[in-house]
Amino acid sequence: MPVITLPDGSHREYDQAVTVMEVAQSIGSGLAKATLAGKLDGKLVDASTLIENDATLQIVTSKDEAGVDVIRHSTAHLLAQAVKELFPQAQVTIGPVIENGFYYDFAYERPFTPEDLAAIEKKMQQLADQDYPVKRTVLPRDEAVKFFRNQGEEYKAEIIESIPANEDLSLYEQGGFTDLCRGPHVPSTGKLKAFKLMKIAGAYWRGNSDNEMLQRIYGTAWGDKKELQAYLHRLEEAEKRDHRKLAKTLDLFHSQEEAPGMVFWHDKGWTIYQQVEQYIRQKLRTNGYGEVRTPQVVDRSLWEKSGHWDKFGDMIFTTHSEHRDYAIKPMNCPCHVQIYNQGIKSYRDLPIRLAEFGSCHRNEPSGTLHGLMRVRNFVQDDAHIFCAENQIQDEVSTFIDMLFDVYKDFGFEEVIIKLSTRPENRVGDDAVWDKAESALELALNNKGLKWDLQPGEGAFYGPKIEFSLKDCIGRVWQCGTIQVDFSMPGRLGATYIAEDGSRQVPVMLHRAILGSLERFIGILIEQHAGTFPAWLAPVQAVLMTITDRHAEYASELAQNLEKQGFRVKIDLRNEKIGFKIREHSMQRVPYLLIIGDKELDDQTISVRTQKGEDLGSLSISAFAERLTKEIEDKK
RNA sequence: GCCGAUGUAGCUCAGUCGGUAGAGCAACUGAUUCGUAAUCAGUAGGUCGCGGGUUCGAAUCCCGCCAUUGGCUCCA
Repeated sequence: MPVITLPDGSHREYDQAVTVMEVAQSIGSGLAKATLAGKLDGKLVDASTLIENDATLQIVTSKDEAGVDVIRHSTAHLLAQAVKELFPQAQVTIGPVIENGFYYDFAYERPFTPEDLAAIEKKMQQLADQDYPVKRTVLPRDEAVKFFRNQGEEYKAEIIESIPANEDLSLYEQGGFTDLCRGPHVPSTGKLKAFKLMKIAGAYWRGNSDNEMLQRIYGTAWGDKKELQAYLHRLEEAEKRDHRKLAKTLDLFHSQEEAPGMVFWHDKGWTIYQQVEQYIRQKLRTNGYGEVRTPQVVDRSLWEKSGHWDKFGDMIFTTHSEHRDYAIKPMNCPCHVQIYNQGIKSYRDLPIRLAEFGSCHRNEPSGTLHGLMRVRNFVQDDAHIFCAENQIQDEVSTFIDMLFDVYKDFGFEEVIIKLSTRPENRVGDDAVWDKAESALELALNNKGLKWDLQPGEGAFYGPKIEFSLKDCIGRVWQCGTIQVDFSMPGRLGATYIAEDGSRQVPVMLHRAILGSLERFIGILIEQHAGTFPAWLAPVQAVLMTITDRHAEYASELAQNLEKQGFRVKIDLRNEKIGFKIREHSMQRVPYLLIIGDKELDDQTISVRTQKGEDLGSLSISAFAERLTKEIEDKK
């Protein structure tokens, strides 16, 4: 006689064991129709699950996030079923839910084509229309292995074999197609109404590049068609913000075949770059950093000593001269140790913070290049802090404050934080790693920050915290980082004299806030959709005349504003004012200053904002005041 | 690096069955001197990513390479 407690606190008593679906039916037929699964004592289960004891139950529909996930998971199965019907030789592997959708990996003799994709989607639609019931069965592990092996599904069998032998496994069957799955799934395929296959891609079996490549199909699925349409629309809108597209229309930068992965910055793009660089330079100066500059071409022996040659040799650009091999520097840190090593250092000198906007080259694999986000030549707001072990905690903590301060100025609220701990291939004692990892963890926790652990993802010389931002279509890019390094200072002979007169090796903290300036600016472009706030805008105001006789006055005003340090342009062309406004609006200039007879008479300017707001007539000094404040506020 | 897609005028793109290249915007020239998101008319612009091959003939078909791009792997 189970008593079921519903989310509103009400109780329902049943004479005998009931399924989730039967509970839904007893509440109402509309709810029953919408039922996808249930949350039984907090655990997500199938609608067919039998409830024998008292429990709390929430009926899960497409209105719940969990319900949409069930839909996505079931749609992945529907995809697998469709592929098996159209391509019986294909083998199924895994098909998880991801953000906004799902994917499924298949092993097949040839890659799927876009035409295949359309056919598969059509087949999925047919299978959904058939409204096949989805039935769950349970098998012991070894029988499940046998079951899939008999069907020729070697990959599935391999997955199951890695599960402990004593465990039972659940299988789901729909219209003659059976897949291994933890579930839960929708009650029948007719519940899958709004899905679309998005793209095909290669993906390594079990995520290992030594393994064969599988065919991955990505799809999206939603509770109803409206939500699907809304999602597709969001995607379209997001793609308009793509920094590579905006770079063309706004004339910011370009790249070309002769220099893959390198950026040709145009005047307007470089102006933004310089604003960012000068801003962060000022921040570094006021936070106890000294700025340095080190060579770009350095003998390979330094990189051998630092350990980079061994680990990253194939990604280092090289050059040679007079029988010596040189590396085009891939990073600044070994050079900073050389500066540290000049002269003898006392514990009283620590911490020493050295910053550099050094141009670094890394020969990244061609397949990884991506606009400004992943390039072969970049500049970081890089700095290295040489300190004693007992100073790590403070330095990390201060750094995190500074980082959030900077991100706030740039308008970033959503920061993804990850702590990466010791990898398999590493240098240094475990005791030292323990200390370093807990120092980072403590710094994060003391600030009450939310973070994820990435076990084994640390650098070979120490653990690190990564701070990531998202691009316009939700891809995550690492920007800031702080890494503890117990290895390099020792390898490169850095020491200091401690209080007791002994020679000690300092700890080195590698840190960056923006990370690669190229990447950061890429994200900035997308964040603002190309419409930069005045402090970053390449051109802050354009003065435009109604007709020829206003040219002289406009030129005077332009000079006036330029002298005050504003970035202004002047448009004296013989064009209609509407034409000029349209052009400069599309170039996202924050302020359009219109000058005609009225303004000439009153010695004013008419001010129009990028958004189209009319601020009326202002004196030039009133406008300058307004712009100055806006720049200061970074709004 | 691996799997797929793409590469045509400055930009966005069309180009059927292999028959010798097209639009809109931009540019240029002329007219227009105009008040808040496109004035009108005309002109010019291309080794169809690069290199081979098939063919009487290739933007189009085949092969190789380069770059871009969506993923995967990698990311000091």
